[in-house]
Amino acid sequence: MAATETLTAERILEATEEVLRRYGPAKATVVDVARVLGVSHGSVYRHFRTKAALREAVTERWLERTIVALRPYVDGGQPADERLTGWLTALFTLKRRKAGGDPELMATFQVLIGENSAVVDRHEDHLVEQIAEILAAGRTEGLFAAPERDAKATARAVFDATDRFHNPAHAADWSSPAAEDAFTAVVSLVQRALRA
Amino acid sequence: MAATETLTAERILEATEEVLRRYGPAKATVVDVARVLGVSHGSVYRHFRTKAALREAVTERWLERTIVALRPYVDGGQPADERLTGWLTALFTLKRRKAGGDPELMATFQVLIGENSAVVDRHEDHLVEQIAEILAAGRTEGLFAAPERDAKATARAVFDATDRFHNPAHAADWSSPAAEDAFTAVVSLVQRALRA
DNA sequence: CCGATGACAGATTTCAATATTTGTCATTCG
DNA sequence: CGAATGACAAATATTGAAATCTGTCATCGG
Repeated sequence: MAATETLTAERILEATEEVLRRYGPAKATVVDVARVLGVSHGSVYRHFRTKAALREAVTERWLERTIVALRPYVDGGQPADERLTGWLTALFTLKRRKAGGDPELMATFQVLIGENSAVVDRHEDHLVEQIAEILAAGRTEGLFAAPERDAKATARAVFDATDRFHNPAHAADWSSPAAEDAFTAVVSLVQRALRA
Repeated sequence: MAATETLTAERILEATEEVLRRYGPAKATVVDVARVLGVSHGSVYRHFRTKAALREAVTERWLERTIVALRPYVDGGQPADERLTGWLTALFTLKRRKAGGDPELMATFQVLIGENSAVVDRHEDHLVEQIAEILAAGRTEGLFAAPERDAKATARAVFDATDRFHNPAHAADWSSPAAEDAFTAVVSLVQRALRA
C-alpha cells in the first residue's frame, strides 16, 4: 500500500476511522493509522499535532454527519409541529439504529464523545440551533406560542427534555420496547407545552 | 474491634458503606468489611450470599433515602403544580449537592448504580409513582389537564423529560452555572404541558 | 525546497508471575 | 445446636520488567 495519492488530512481521517472501527478506541494507535496509509507515523504528525487532535477531528466529522442528516427536517415543507416531531424522531431513530446495529462502534463513539466534550458542546449548540429554527417557523405559522423566556432557552429546553433519547449515555435503554412509547410520550408532552 | 454486638445484616451494610466511602468501589473487598466489623469474612457470607448481593443491598438502601427525602413534597399542603416543581427541584438539589459535595462518593455511587440496573429500575418506578400521585392530585384540583394517554405514562414522561437533572450519568454537567437555568426552563416547559 | 522518514527519549501499555480475594465448608467454640 | 472460624480452590487483581507507542527532529530524497 504505497502512498500513491498525496497524503491529506482527509485521507488520514478516513484511515483513523477505519482503525477505530477495527481495533476500538483503546487499541487504535497512530502507528496503526500510518500502517493503513503505508506511511511512517511521523507523516501523520505533520497533519495533526497530537493523537488527541486526530481523534477530536474524527469526532467532529462523525457528529457533523448527524447535523447534515437532520437538515431536511428543519427545512421540510410540512407544518412546524410536524417538522419538530419529525426532527426529534429522526434524531432518535438515527442514534438508535447506530447503537443497535453496531454496539461496538457505538461504544467506540461514546469514548470519543467523552474525550472531546468541547466538540460535543459545539455540536449540541448546532442541534439546538436547528430546533430553534423550527420553533421560530412554528411561531410565524401561529402553531407555537411566543416563548415565556428567550427563544434559545426554549429550544435548549426541548433538547434537554428529550436528552434521554439522543444522548449516547442512554444507548443501553434504547433497545427496550418501552423506549418507543417513552419517546412518544415525551414528544407529545413537549408538543403540548409549545402549542399556541 | 471485637464483635461486641450481634452481627446483623444492618451492621454489615453500615460497614460496607464505610468501606466503600474509604476505599472506593474498585478496592472495597469483603475482607475489608469483615475487618471493620472485627469478624472473619466467612461470617459476612452468612448474611449475604455474594459480594454482589451485598453491594446491591447497599445500593438499595442508598436509593431508598432519596424516596424518603422526597416524600414530603408529594404530600405537602401547597397546590399540586407547586408541589411538582418543589419535588423536581428537591430531587435536582439533592443530587447536585451530593455530586458537588463529594465527587468521589458520587463516582462510587455511580459504579454501584451501573452494577445494579434492576434495583435502579425499581427505584425509578417508585419515583415515577410519586410524580403520578402529584399529577393525580393536580387533576383533582383542576390544575392539570386530563392526560391524553394513561396517567402513568405521563408521569414517566415528566420523569424522562427531567432525566438530565437527576440521572447521575449527567452529574458532571450540574456544576455549570447554566445548569440552573436549563433546569428551570425544562420545568417550566413541563408545567406548560400539564396545565389544564 | 518541502514533504517524508526513522531513530530516539520519555510515556504508556502489555504480559506473566505473584499476591489477594471470593466463596465453600469441615471444624471449632460458646 | 447454631453462629463463627479459617484453610482452601478457583477467580481476580497487582506488579514490575519488557515491549510498544507518542511526539520530536535531524536527515534524506524527489
